[in-house]
Amino acid sequence: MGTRKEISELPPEADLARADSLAREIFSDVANKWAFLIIEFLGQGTMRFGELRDEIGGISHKMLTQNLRMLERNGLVRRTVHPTVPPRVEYTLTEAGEGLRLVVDGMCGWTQRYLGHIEAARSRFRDPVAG
Amino acid sequence: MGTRKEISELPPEADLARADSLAREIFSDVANKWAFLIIEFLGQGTMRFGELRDEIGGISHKMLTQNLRMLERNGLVRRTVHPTVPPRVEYTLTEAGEGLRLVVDGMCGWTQRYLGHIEAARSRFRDPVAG
DNA sequence: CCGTATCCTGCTGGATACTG
DNA sequence: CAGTATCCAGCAGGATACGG
Repeated sequence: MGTRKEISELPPEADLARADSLAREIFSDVANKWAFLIIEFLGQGTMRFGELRDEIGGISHKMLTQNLRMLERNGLVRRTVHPTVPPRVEYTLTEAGEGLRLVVDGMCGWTQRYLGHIEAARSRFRDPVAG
Repeated sequence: MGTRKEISELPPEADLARADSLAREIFSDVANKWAFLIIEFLGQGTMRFGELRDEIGGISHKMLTQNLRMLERNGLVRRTVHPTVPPRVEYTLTEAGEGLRLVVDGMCGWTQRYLGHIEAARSRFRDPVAG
């Protein structure tokens, strides 16, 4: 075997290679902007439906419900209903959800770090001469 | 620069709070499954259009083109055209792209680690009694 | 081989209204 | 307050064709 790395472990994308694999399916489910925003804001702590809606901003009732159900189905978010009037429903990250939160935090950091690069690239793309 | 105080005490999602902020816009652009898959597979090294298409699998010509343009526009991917016949077009991650790759690698690792949790959660969701 | 354009279908996702 | 359902405009995204 080669001299490239000491350990010939599988590359990180190994399980994404087959489009019909479970890993690929989960990846495709979760890697969308609403899911990421929900995970990120829920990272602040347990929140009610309306609170979360307000925190995120710009998300419709329908999209929030739909994505929360998807995240619940995949065990990233736990839903707790308090049988009061009016009802109080709280959402919390599970352990898996907290794990994903670290990834999303990483993406937030990345956005911060490369904001300048990206803006520059955008103007270069609009006007290839000036760059 | 001098002794600037660390601003890292702000929560990671601070810049995502306003739905119309630049950070939020970039975040929303890039956090989608095709972009992530492209970044991840391009992490293996420079690739031609067709190669990348084959590696990813299950992506249409149109989606690949469209997302590659978006990533190029944001400076995550560099496009090199070799003026031969037939043409040879190669795509490479930029520094910013490599930075994002680390995040996506993190997500691949997360998927691996919680695959079992997620499968369990799914069956629990289908049949709340049995678990 | 790669890019762009066009067509067309089905799904996304917003707005609204009603229920408990 | 939260969930679900309905309606429907608009875009996503696949298939195809042609040009460089």
